[in-house]
Amino acid sequence: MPELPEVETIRRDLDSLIVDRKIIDTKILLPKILRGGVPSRFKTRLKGRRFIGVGRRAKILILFLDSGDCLLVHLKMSGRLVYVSSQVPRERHTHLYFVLDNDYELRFVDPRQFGYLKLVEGGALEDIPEIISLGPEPLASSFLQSDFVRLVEDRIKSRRSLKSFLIDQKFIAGIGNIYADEILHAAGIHPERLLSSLTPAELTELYGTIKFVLNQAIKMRGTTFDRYVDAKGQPGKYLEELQVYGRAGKPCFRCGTILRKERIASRGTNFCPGCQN
DNA sequence: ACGTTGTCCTGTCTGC
DNA sequence: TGCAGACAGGACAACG
Repeated sequence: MPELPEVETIRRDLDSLIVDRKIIDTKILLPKILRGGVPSRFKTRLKGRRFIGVGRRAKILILFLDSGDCLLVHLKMSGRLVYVSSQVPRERHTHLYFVLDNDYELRFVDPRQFGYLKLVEGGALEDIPEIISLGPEPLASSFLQSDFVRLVEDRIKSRRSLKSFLIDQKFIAGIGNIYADEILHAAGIHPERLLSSLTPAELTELYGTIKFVLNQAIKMRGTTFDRYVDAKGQPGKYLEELQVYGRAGKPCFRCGTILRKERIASRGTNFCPGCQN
């Protein structure tokens, strides 16, 4: 379940690994993972093109090509984008791979088949449906505390829980289930609290905590809880830093209370009934 | 209009 | 031991 920190880790890796590499060929083993557009056009549009940069918006990777086209890659829950030597046998659930000009391949692997690739032919990123509806990037320097406060205050009448708010990409982009739970625990706020109930002090705390937790996770190269790996096939180390996610039934590191897991906003939600109020 | 639920999919875990 | 069923969840459609 790659979220912002995992996708950002892959972005940074790929930016040094595939930029200037030329696509010799594209092998499509499971056509349905291509969103919008037929496989034959996808292949011809990419053949002979070079990667010129790698970007990210929310959990979406953006591979820029020298043709002016770009490739969106969403890993959803179980997707992986790995850069490996062509000599390495392709693992199960490899649905697509690019043959590069240096005897390496960029492979898209996704057991659950929820992820997708989408070729965007020219045009501006802001016009892409997948991107147009996204809220602000929480780590952008332009995302100020006042922006966050306004985001919440605009929905002050909302009956929405904080958990549901944090994982909704149209409010803040890039936070998923793991980091929503970690952020709320770090801020000491109960996931079922309503937006309207937050005090100014709690808003300040939450704003800072969002940035802090995501930045820490990037430093540790993300969380490998299920099978996430970076572009070189290496796991992330933030798993050891997790305070609540996957720890239900164990004592809270902060207050010793036994952690709980409940279904909140249709998601398994881990929290501490002792120190999250 | 808004918030919740169902759907896609496979690997892994639980319980009979 | 074996197998059925539950569960995991990102994002979008459909529903109430």
